[in-house]
Amino acid sequence: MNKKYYETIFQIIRTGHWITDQVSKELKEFGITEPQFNVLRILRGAKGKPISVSDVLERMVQRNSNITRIVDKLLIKGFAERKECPTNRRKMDLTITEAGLKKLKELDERVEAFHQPFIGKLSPSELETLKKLIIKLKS
Amino acid sequence: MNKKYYETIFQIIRTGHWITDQVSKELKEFGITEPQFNVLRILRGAKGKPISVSDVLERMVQRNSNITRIVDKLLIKGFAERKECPTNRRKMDLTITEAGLKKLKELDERVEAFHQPFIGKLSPSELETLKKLIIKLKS
DNA sequence: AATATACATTTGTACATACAATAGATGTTT
DNA sequence: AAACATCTATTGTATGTACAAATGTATATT
Repeated sequence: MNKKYYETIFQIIRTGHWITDQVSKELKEFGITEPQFNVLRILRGAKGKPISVSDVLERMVQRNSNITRIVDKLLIKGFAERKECPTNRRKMDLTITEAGLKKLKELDERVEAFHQPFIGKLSPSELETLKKLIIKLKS
Repeated sequence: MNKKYYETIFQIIRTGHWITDQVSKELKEFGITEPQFNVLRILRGAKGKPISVSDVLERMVQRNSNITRIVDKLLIKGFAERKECPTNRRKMDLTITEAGLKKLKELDERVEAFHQPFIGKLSPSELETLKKLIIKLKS
């Protein structure tokens, strides 16, 4: 009973974790953890505009991360900048640096290379169906 | 380009992590972590027969776990037993205890209750399609 | 203005995780 | 049988994570 549901859920969980695990391994070579990679991409996504710690948090896949410490690591590597927000001194203005953008480009290439073998496995309409079904499942 | 692929992958990742995060929170109330829960279920799955650390590892969703330390925690709680394997002293015979089985039943109920609202969201044929598409994607 | 409440981030700390190094047992080769 | 390689599990250690408490700032209430 409900066997089919659990089998399907199991596939989703296993696939999701497997992908992030594999990507983590690719990133490790660059001395970057997956949360650091995600924060970098979020900073880039802000397109030059500084964003706050809580903004980053909102956009994170894993919401429980400690952004301060992740950003600490990015600062050390020179990939991000952190300044007090001038209009609200409680907040921090976080931005990605040129070095961060450059590194991110490298990382993206590596991640893309990882995905390459899978991209052709499903047709566009199959991908669409898959996406829609997952969204429906969560709705 | 390949936007649809990445959107779909993103849904899989996010959903997979979201489910395990939610389940972790449910388990936390019982003082059990998700890896511990998984190991317990694997031990139960052995149906009374003792299995080794490497057997457990093979069946884990997250393969990088340190089984020794997870089992340590289960021993402390009295949910598992660990003996030297008599036929191969390199190996350990791991089993679930009565207390472990009882606790696991409670945990299962809680996890089921979490899934309940989602079970009806997709029809059996939709679930089947979803499962098949994910498997095909990884193939 | 003083006090309280809410907000944004950081820090302390206990715990978990990753991975390499180690230890001990078994299997294989000569 | 001795030497070497392989298998299995544990441990050391550095790093990451979770979550509560603390810090500092802004806003609301009296």
